[in-house]
Amino acid sequence: MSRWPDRLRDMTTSSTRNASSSSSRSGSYHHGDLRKALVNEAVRIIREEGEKALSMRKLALNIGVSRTASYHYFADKQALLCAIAEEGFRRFNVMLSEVHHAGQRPPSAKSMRDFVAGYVQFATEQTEYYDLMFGGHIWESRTSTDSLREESHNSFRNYVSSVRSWQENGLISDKVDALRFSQVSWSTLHGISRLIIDGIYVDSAAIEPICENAAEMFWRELEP
Amino acid sequence: MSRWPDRLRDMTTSSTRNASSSSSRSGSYHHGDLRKALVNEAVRIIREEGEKALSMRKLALNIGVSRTASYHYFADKQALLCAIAEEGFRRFNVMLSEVHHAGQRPPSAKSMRDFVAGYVQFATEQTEYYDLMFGGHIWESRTSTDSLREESHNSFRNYVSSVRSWQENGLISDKVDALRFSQVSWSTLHGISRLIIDGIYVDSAAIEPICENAAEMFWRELEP
DNA sequence: GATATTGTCTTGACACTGTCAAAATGCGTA
DNA sequence: TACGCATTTTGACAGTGTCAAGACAATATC
Repeated sequence: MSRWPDRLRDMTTSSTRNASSSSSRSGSYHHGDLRKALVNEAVRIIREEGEKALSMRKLALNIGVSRTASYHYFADKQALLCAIAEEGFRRFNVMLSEVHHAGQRPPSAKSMRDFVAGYVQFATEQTEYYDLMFGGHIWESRTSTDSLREESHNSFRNYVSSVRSWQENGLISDKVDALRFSQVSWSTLHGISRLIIDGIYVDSAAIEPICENAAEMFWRELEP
Repeated sequence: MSRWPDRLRDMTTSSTRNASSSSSRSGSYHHGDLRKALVNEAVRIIREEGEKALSMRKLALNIGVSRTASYHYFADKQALLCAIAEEGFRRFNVMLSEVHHAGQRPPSAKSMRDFVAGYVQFATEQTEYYDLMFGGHIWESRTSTDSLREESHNSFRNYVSSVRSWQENGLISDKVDALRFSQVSWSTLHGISRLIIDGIYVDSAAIEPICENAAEMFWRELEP
């Protein structure tokens, strides 16, 4: 049924405790953990109603707090979105390292196919996060938090070192420059993901073969 | 200085005649060609101030016409954006066929490198159009015009047939499926473009080698 | 326990946005 | 001249992000 290995499923479930409906501490003036509640509800809105449907006012009102309460935790809407993106990168890194550790040692061709599948699955199933993580809004130089930049650089660094390890194990020709290879292949994954997410590649039956072809084209040389 | 062949430069200059400053027909009530003026000014705003800075009101007021005048030509903001995207695809197709016809016959490896360069150049220099052409907003099923869909399908069809011709000339192995190859390589170009546009790949000196590596990785087999 | 300080949230306000409905204006034609 | 039509305007409504002041609660200090 599903295109994806089961291992990669269900990163969707929220990781928060019972936390903080608007009446949790029964009528207390202060909200239990407003910051977390804001992020959670924002993610929920984006996932279920689309990013466009997220407004600071509706968000606050949904939680049961007044219009501008959020501004005590986030300087502006952008800052909220950055926080979500950061959380996205954290989940993304978790997924990557799971894929990495679940593969056989030494890494095989399957490791790389799993990576492709994992990436595209994350992008297309956790769109709430992926859109923000790689959306342009957040990357205009000074709007993005330092911690966000760091978390994202980690992602890419990890990937480059994966590539190096594939190279050391003879899965990728060691003639190619690891950095360039990483940039180009990452671009491919990002491109596939975006074209699917944005509804340009619509035939969902084609997704799997596209992914397989991508893996094959990049790592063709490994099959003799 | 520039990364790009001169042939590909200067598609930026507007293709409209002297047309229609707000006082062109000296005080006439009707605007000469409001529809065109709207599109032009919208493109200008997006290019110079960013898509976010485009509002229907400011747009109309800039042109010297009142807030809602635009709604006589465009059902809503979305429709305006679709019109721009469509124009973008038209320019894009022109660029593609220029690249195609400028190459040697029969097509060589250089043809393909030119295609990569042309694509990424278009995307990064005519961002006003590219963002709309491949932005998600426009592709949610019923917001996109039929003519837009057609113009865009043309682009892709042309590309697939380029790939086929490269295949016939032995530039690409004829073992690979032309459609899949097109989808994946298009994804790569789109991915590279987006990562540059969105400011994630920031080192502009790296762009050229990235493009070259992309071309090389996809069409590796042609060099013996 | 009373008081001051700080962190948290609310109210009011402003300048914007997209878009609808109805009215006004100009132009070509009968 | 008057009619009809395409074009543009005015008025209005609901919604947005965000700032500045104030109101309230919890905590620290005396």
